[in-house]
Amino acid sequence: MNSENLDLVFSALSDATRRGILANLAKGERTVHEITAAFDISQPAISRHLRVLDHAGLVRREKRGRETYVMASAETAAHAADWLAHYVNFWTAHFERMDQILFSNEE
Amino acid sequence: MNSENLDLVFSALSDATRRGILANLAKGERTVHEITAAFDISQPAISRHLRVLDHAGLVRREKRGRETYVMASAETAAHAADWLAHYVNFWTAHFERMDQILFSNEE
DNA sequence: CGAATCCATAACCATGTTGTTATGAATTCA
DNA sequence: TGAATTCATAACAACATGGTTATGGATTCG
Repeated sequence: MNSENLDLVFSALSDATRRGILANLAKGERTVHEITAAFDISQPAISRHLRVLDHAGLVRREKRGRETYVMASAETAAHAADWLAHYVNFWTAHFERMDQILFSNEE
Repeated sequence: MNSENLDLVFSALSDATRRGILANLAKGERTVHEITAAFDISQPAISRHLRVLDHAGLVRREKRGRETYVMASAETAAHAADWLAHYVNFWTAHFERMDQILFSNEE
């Protein structure tokens, strides 16, 4: 996952409505109509949130008839989670080393 | 970690410069001056990026004399990583269930 | 076919973000 | 003390974001 993708993914995740949409998709695919009904904003606003999530690779959209089904796409989120976990591990390891250095009894 | 915190954390992570700063801090604390030298933008721009990271809880700043030392704060990032991992697991588990349903031989 | 439904896009407005330069407070150095 | 260094903040410009309403294409229903 390159830097531009991380921009898109984290930016997409930085909005509570979009995280709410992703939470809605945890139980399975939903139509745009169903998603719109679950929030207090207009359908065009939902459509744009979905475009942002789609562009970030966090959801896929499939048009079937006049309905568009939206489903979570776990892989991209997994990459972002890996990126974050990598740094968390790095920092934690560093602090543990610092703890060893600062508080070691074996000096 | 509440929704507002997640807004701040993911928003902070959505900028390549800020992720670069965090990468710089993986090896230990840095002064604002050192961080500024590592990027091609002005010192005030760096200061504001640091404020965003600080506000999100991703770094801490300590003033010592006339220098401000910046260090990564792993805990907040860990919470965000957990949040993400939770959904990744949820989606993946769902898809695995779907796979079982769709491709099971035990019907 | 005509009406209704589903959804995307355009146009617009208010607000937020990210860069810049200018400036000044606090600290250190000579 | 005077000069230099470090850093934060203010003010501004350019652009991005997120909401709205209006609209129209595609599909389905009667």
